[in-house]
Amino acid sequence: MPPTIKQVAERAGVSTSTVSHVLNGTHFVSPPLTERVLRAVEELDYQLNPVARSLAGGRSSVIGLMIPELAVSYSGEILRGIDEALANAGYDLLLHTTHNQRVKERVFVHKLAHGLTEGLLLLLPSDPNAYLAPLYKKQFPYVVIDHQGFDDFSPTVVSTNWQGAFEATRYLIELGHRRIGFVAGASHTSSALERLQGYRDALQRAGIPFDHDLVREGYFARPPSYEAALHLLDLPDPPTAIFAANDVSAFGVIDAIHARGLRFPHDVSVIGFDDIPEAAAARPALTTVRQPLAEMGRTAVGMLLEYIAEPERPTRRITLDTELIIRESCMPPKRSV
Amino acid sequence: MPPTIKQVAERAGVSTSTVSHVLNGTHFVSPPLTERVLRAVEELDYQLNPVARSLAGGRSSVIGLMIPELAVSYSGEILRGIDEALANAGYDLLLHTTHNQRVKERVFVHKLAHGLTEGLLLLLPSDPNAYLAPLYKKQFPYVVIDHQGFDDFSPTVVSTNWQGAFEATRYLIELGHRRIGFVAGASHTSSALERLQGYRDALQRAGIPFDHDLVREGYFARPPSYEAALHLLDLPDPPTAIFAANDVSAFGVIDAIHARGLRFPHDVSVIGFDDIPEAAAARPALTTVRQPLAEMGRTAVGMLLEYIAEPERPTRRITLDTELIIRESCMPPKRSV
DNA sequence: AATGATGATCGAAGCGCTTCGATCAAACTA
DNA sequence: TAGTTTGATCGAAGCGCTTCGATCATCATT
Repeated sequence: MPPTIKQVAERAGVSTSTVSHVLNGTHFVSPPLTERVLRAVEELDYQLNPVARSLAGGRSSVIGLMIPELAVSYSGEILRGIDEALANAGYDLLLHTTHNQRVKERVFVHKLAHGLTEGLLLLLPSDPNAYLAPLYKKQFPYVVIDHQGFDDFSPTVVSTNWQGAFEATRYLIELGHRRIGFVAGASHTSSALERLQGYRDALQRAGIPFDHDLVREGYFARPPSYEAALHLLDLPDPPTAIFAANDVSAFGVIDAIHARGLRFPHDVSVIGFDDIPEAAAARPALTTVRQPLAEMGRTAVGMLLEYIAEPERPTRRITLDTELIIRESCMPPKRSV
Repeated sequence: MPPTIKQVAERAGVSTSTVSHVLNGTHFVSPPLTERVLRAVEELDYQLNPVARSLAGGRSSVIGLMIPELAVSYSGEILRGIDEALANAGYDLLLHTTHNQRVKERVFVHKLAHGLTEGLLLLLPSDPNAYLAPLYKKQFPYVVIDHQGFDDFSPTVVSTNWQGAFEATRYLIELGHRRIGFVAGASHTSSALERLQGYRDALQRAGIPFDHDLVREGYFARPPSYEAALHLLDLPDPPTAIFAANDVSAFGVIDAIHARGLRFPHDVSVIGFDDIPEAAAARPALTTVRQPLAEMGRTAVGMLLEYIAEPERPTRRITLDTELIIRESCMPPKRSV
């Protein structure tokens, strides 16, 4: 059995409260006693029990992260940023994957908000209205990553989705494309909506009429995006370029291009969104809009730590810039219009 | 404030111990009382506090995972398998990344083994002797993933590294290669050693003398593997194929091939190990030895759960099969010998 | 009918810690 | 010198739960 605070106290000849105070810096303790306590801690190789600590109302040094799915590079990159920042701050990470099941969100938040964790990070929550307001009211620290627009009190970190989509589309237009398909994301997320809007606005700005037939939902996933792209490619007047709402979708689109016996990128250009590691690894490498994923994770941790230190701090919302990364998957259309 | 067991007890008109018993099934409680307790739980939307539960000696429903680094797909894949299996079993995951710093391992294990977690999963521990024996002695449940050979009591799950390397090398030989380079992994891991041995044994079996110059360490990472491959390629009698100890190294090797102005895979074939997602996404797609990474994670969780249920259970060591995945990165040598 | 056995329920202790109020000695004031 | 303030240290309560032993009906036994 590991040593307890009581044993440390005995060995140092002081009370447990004194030990607690020196360990937490909660109260001034005279140098000689401090010294004795520290020595006892050293000798016993004592470590505070985080569970007891947390029950008694102290810091647990763990923060909770709720994530929809681990299987995607997108989450992985954000997770990396979070992990890095948390490690620097001496926190551990309690990870909960909802596997895209809404029900699990409530349970998780409920369970952790008054238990082990000092704060919560919510990545792409799909049903936030169900539980965020109470958290906020209790001043329980939390930060939402990559979702916005469902309330106006939650601290969030997001990226410039509209801007990124606008620039991607404009780039395609500048290459000479006029028929540009769009494989949209899951429409219950604000990022999907914003990207669609960026696409439409860029079209409009260039005087290209919006064609409803050129937009299909791909739900941010490869198989449905493959299907969506097939549909687009089979149109009487098919697109010469396709903008996919994220990189994973872009790969589905590329699959479809190959499946139709077309040459990529010569016959159809493709542009993605996110810049996950696979985008750079693919050949031809994928042109895409980079979201600073790891940076978003780091930023969210920074904010969360601020809220933990000072729960009544006013809500902040941080927006990070996206960036067009030009690689090899886009060319001018073969037969320029 | 969320409801406590006491409030549930009051509302149901029973003692807290009765509530605890019905919630945990630790003791028979008559149907009418059970019914009342359950209704009170329902009405209050009560959830057991995992912290208090764990302090008092009950289940915390969290297991700890120690992982060297999150930045690599290899870890990500294993993590996926773990996460999936854990979710099915109703456990949460406390993640701790050591960022390859040995010191952190001891601290983490020390901290978690007698606190919050019911069991530990250790991925690629680098300094296990320092803390595993005490854990074992205390019958604290843990499972080591992808490392072996440092003791003979720890439960482990590994894959057939030797076999995979042997087959990869044999495949290259069958294609006609005789000069086969090897970019080795970090030599303090048993998997690196086993793969090297598989390579040597396949060579020997084919009657090809082992050439020390054809082996360079790449430490499982891209930049050093790039350097290693450069060195190999600059040899007076350079290899016509290079076997990299993992996929990340293989990408470093490919970088080097391009850097030397050679055509890939026409001039130099490359084969990797692991089959991370990027291997399939790359073009030409990477031929590699698949380790069932997610499956290893799942298996480890399964074992851990068994140990949690029955700590005195004898040590098991599970070995999962690797598999050669032939894709596009290997061809017969240009000038067959 | 009285005693013993059986078994559901309860009360209380305790898990390891934090924290509030009490204590007691030293230092200061008049 | 007596009275007051100051501040370091301690004791004890309590966080929400589990679990052990005690209790008190109920039922079987003779």
